[in-house]
Amino acid sequence: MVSFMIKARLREVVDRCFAQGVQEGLWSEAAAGSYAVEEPKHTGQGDFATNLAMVVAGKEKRKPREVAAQLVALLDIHTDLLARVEVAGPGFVNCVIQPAVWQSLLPEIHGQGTNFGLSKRGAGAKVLVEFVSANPTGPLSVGHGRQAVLGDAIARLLIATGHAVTREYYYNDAGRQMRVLGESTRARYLELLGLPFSFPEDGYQGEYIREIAQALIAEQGDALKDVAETAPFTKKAEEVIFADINHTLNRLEIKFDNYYNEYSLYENGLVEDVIAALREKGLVYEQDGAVWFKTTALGLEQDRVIVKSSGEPTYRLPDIAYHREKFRRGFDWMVNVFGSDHIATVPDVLAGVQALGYDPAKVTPVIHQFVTLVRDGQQVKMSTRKANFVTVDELLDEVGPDAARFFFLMRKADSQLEFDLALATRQSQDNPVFYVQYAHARLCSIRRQAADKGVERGAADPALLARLVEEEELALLKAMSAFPALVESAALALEPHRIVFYLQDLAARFHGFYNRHRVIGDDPELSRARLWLAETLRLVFANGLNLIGVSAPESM
RNA sequence: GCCCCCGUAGCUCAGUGGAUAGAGCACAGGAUUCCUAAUCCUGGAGUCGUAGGUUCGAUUCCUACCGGGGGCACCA
Repeated sequence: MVSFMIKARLREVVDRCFAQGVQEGLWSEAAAGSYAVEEPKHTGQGDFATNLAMVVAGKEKRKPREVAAQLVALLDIHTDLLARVEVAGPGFVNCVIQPAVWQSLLPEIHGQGTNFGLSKRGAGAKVLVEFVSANPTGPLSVGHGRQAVLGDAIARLLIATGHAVTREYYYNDAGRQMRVLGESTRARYLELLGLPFSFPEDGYQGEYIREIAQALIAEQGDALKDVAETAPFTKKAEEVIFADINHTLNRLEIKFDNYYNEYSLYENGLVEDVIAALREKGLVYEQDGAVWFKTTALGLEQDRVIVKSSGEPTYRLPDIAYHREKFRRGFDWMVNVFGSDHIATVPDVLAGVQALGYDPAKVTPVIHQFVTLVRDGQQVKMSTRKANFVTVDELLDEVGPDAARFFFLMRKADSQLEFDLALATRQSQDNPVFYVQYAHARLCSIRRQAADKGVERGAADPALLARLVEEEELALLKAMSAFPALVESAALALEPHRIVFYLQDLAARFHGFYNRHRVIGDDPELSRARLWLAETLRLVFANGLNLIGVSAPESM
């Protein structure tokens, strides 16, 4: 784990030593800016290492270890920060930080409380995070679930780093898909009434359509049996399905700030307006009765139809209009989360906004790969049109929101995710979400014990904290100090899985410490020092779990 | 055919232009008079898909190929 604050201090010291070496004629300035201070891979190689000597030696054709020895001499006097400095391997200089420096972080972190890990890095930049965006044609599938959790976690991370975040759900309740939905519902309605019916060829076959039809019968009997248009069926289906989607999102505690209706773009003439604007730039032409967007003029492989010969726009056109609105609404950064099956929509939309004079670099797509569900040793195939897909609701029934969120975030978006239902359901040590939550619960238990026994932390005097000298204790301090930089990098990279890995690592360190050392023991001073450690650790777990939307139970 | 993602331990996956590539699961053995054993400790396990290239140094960057997934609509 990177220890950002301390690392920054060390970096300054190394920079000063480098400059001093230049002044004293030990080496030239050639290596300036091209050396690194980083964390070595293996324990026993210090807290941090620098390759400065190797870089200098490379520039000046000298022996790396010889340069390293000179650097060590310069670093050695900084005893306030460094406990030990040594040459290692091909010419690395390994640095061991003073324990007191690590110990001093404890009251600092604890003092920040729930703010520890937060930053103002985003400087209030307006960020739009668009995710889920499922049209109301059926319940959310497991794939949507991954996206919902991913998008929400990204939003949380961005908020934590000082961005002004809007969570947005873009949907369309008009058009062909919805017509088919209405037709499907009517067919089931007629079927349930025992009347002749014809089910649309590409209709929605899920059982939920029957339930909607059943509800219509319960409300209106057979009053709709001679209604030719699909509107009343579509309306009812949309109502029920949207309520269902929102119910599911509520179970995951995901709330959107805004629902943006694609249809409003038509109502306000914004779709037409995009065509006009593109036409003005000579990027639109007619062919075969359709309207084409000349994307080849913008460096893409082929031109695309934006209005079909039937007069209906393709998805690209309103998407471009929608994104132009995002820009017009003044967002500095637009994050679009969607599944890899929609990957093809990206280049055309970006080309569109660029043609309209906006900077496509402000749009960052986060494309997640598919989820495969493993149940009873078998993969469950998913398809929205078929009846046999697993919904997020069913998943939540089985594993609960904490496990669902944690598991969906255990892989980076780029990787396909195998969701092991058996593992997520298991209430045992192999289940990572329990492992991490248990660490928090255990720390709460220690706190309760301390209260029962009347042991109080007292003041965080350096002399008291100096008792924390065990390897496991210093490792925990280092890991905690790395948290803010981790949150920042996870947020800027839009990669919440880093938080999950961090928490698992921190939990492993804590459980290891717990099994080797007692917090509340015979030595009152040591107990108080360790209570400081435990309480601060609990805070980091709570903050970390909160960032990914997983609960931090006080007991389990 | 073209484009995107992935290929790392038996399985699921992290990670990195540099020093001995990691974790969890699975497997084998061990730990509890004591703060929650939902825990911990020990052990084996790898040509980092293959072949070239760039580099002082590549598992990491580039190219080609192989394998898996997704896309290449006047569907979204």
